[in-house]
Amino acid sequence: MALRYPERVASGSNPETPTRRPTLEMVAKEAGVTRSTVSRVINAERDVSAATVELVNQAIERLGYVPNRAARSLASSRSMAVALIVPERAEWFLDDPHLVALMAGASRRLEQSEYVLTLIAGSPDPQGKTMRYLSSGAVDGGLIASHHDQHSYLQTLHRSMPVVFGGRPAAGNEEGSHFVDVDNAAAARLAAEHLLSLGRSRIGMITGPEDMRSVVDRYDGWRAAVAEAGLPVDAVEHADFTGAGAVRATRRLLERAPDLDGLFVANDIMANAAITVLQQSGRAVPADVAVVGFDNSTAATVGPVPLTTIDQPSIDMGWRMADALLRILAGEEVPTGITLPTELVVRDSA
Amino acid sequence: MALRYPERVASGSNPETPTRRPTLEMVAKEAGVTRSTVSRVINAERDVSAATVELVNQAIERLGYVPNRAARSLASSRSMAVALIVPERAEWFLDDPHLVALMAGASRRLEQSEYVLTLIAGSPDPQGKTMRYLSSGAVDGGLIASHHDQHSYLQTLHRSMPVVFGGRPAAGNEEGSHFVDVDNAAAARLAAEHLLSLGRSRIGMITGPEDMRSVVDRYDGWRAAVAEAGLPVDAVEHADFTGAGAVRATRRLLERAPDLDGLFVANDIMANAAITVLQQSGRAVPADVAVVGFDNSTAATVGPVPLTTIDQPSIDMGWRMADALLRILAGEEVPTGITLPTELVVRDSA
DNA sequence: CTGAAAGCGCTTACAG
DNA sequence: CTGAAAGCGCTTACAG
Repeated sequence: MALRYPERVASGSNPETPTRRPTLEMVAKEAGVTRSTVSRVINAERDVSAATVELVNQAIERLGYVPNRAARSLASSRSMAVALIVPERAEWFLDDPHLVALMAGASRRLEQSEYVLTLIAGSPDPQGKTMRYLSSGAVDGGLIASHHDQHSYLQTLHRSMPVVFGGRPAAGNEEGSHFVDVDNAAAARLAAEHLLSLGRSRIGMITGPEDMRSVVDRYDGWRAAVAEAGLPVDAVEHADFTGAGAVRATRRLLERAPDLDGLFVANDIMANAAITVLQQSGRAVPADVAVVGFDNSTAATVGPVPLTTIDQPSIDMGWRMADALLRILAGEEVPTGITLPTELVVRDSA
Repeated sequence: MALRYPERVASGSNPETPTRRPTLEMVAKEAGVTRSTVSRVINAERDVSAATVELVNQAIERLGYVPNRAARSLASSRSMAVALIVPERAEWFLDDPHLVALMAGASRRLEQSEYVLTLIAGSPDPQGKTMRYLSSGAVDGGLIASHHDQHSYLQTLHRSMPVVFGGRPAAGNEEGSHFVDVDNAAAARLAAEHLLSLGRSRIGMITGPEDMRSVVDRYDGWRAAVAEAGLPVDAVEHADFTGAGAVRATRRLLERAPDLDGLFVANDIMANAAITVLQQSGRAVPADVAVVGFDNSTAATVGPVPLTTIDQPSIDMGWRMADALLRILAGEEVPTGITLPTELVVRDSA
């Protein structure tokens, strides 16, 4: 048998004496108590005398003991891990700072807990590895980011374990699902009204994939505000939240609505791309076309024109998602939906 | 006792009959064989008759059996998980597409394996949760991204489990450490030589944190090329790989070297920020100052000027890191260092 | 090719 | 406040 790493020889030590991780048993012996007692100390249960706690802790220290996660998990049927599920191909991250921010926020919250984060990226095959993993008891709960409506199988997940969605789940599957979201419709209305207040009268929108709830909500909010102002709402193009997609969408839009003077774009990355296309077509931003983005991500300040955009507290959303999940796992009552505020951040583009 | 989730009542089923995950035992009974045999089938060992395999697989199917990870891990002393360790505060991700790309690449490689990815972000306290986690047997190996030299404790990690670094580890600790890297010095030389070939004669550099090996290598490469051309190498400022930091660094640089006509910046994000500052100071890019970035990340095409930059195959690096680790875990011999090629991508900024 | 048995390292009622 | 014992759900030599 090939030597397995955990039993590997520590460098410099006797090759005949493989290092072995200390166990509960060894700590118990060292401290002169039973395994039960050591276990209680480790799990910070009360009802252990201060003297014993001290004794055990010293033994733990002396041996450099760290509890074995697998054994703990097996005995307690809790894994102390949660999954961050991103049902997109992993490269998607590169084009979506919002997703990265969700992850960063969740990670930050989890750091302060005993739980660890398992990253599940890639478009999941409902029958495949991902779903099997999630059913294997490997995680105690899930955080789901950027789900599309067709990923409805993800929504059955909350029957087997607690789950918190980033963004409201698709309509019709909402019972029992927890989520953290912003009011996308209201935020989009804010953006549209800002463009209207600037006197713009031919206002377009570049939106995202139609199967995402947040996308639909942003469109609805934009549309309502523009329609209420008595203006046409036909200057709309769909894109995929990437810069490349937005370049194409903006070109299509300009062909159909060359008189465009205001534009709301569903995220900052796409807004930057749109501005570049507008400039290439000889239009100045914001003089000829005023542009409002969405996210207030790092992209908002590194593009061709500093973006006026909707600030979405993405990091905080991730933090709240993890926080809600931890509370649920701790048995607390948690409100089903948490809606975080957005605000308009005015820079140069509108 | 509060009802635990895994034992929760399936919606619609009899409240008196909590659903319980099927076990190996149950599959064995269902198939009319022993646990040993089922285990062999699951682990795809040979030496099981085709008929038995069929029988067992049907039972697994019928019961919807998924092996319990914790039990498996405990019995086999392998967790089938690897850690991606990012020794930075989690928000760092937001400013570093390279890091995100490493993660995406690693995630993609791991998807095709039986292993899962645990994300460990946050500046690690050597005594703290992270190191305890890594010693708990919870992961079989580690991928370490963006390590600074002072994180030398991470380098002791490879004594207890296989580890692959993204970027060469600090000098003096290299024995036995696997890594995937690009030749940063050669790449930086490429950038400097491009600026020289453009006839630039006052070439500066904005570099990153001095405690990172890749940063030092990039500086060395730039310096060597510029010095060989007989030009001064004093126009250098350090920054922190963020846009905000680069803004300050560029301002400092312009005060000291107002005659700057060429600039090499250690990543694209900072290059975009530098260009903005240059433009604000009345300098045209590339006419007055030619700028070369590093990474060829998504930032390269969304900034104020499309960047001429060094293409670093970040996604591929992540993929290779994971691939190397998987091979090591499979017992294969893997070269200690893997160096990936870079190339100059010429756009508008230089 | 398959089975019986021990064991992985913990937690958890149950006693006392 | 502490111990003895069973059990969590697998894998792994060892026999045959």
